[in-house]
Amino acid sequence: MPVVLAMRKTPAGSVDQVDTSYLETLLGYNARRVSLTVIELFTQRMAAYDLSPVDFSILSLVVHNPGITSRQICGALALLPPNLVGKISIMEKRNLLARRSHPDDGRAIGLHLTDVGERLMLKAEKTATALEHEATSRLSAAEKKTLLKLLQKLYL
Amino acid sequence: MPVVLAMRKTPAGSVDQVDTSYLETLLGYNARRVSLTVIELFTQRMAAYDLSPVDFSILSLVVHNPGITSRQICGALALLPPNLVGKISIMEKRNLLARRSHPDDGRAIGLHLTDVGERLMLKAEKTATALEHEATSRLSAAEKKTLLKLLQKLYL
DNA sequence: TATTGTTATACTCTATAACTATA
DNA sequence: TATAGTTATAGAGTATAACAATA
Repeated sequence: MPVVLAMRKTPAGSVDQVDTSYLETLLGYNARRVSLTVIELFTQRMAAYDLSPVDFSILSLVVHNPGITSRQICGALALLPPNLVGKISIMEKRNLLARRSHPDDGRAIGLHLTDVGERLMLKAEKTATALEHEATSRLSAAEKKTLLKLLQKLYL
Repeated sequence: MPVVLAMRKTPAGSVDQVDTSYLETLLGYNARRVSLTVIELFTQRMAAYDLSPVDFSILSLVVHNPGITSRQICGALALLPPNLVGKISIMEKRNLLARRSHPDDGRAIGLHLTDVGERLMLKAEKTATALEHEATSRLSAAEKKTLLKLLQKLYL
């Protein structure tokens, strides 16, 4: 079988089909491509709640960690404190979350969801779970489990 | 075993250990975390050649696809044309790559590496391969192969 | 002296509209 | 009419320095 013909470049020095086989051996390239693909879908679906993927992550951390501080959110999501302030202010103005004084650290502020925020996140997390199934529809349940396990081995 | 105690939150409404277990079930979160981790390392190492990870990807595409056009690079790397122009100009000024008229499309410009660019990328791709082993040192060869295969199923 | 939250600000990345020259 | 490359520019994301209040 003339594999060379299938791979062949068109005329003199022009490229027919782009060969990305080298980049595909690099983890960073693959992780970035998947990240872009999934986050684009995530962005589309979360637009219904007027939440960016990062907004969703922040609120989700507050759901599962009532009283969490800005600093802790920054640590968990690899954000910088100055870049979190505005996002929290906006979500406070939207009445999605509330700041309460921290029980045993006067410098810190504990974050909590309002009832409105709770109801929004109940729906948003359902949407995220549905989207998750969609984005991984090409994988079996076992493959998805393996994928998450391997990814977590790399950063956790 | 009192698992509840290990999971327990400190005092009234404050958070001891942040619980990220829900986010860890989401592919987008995991892919982004790995992407950030690997790209940070990539950025550090490629600084020796004064190349960003994207610069490296662009030059690598030219290495393996001499005569490739801007448009084709944009498609392969999910970049927008206006954001590629400046990068190519800079690399042309650094004498890493050259623009030549496209053999059969007067609108297009074929990109080629200069000798300087060839020599740089020979070293840079070696660095990338080494870095790759480092970043995936927690995985066996079989696990890495599986990981890349699963990631590619999601975007290719 | 160190840390939390904050402001101000700069820098980079990403996105959109519009132009030109070729097809 | 459509496409390749380009310009200008706007917007989002990411970065550092410095300050007040508290530890």
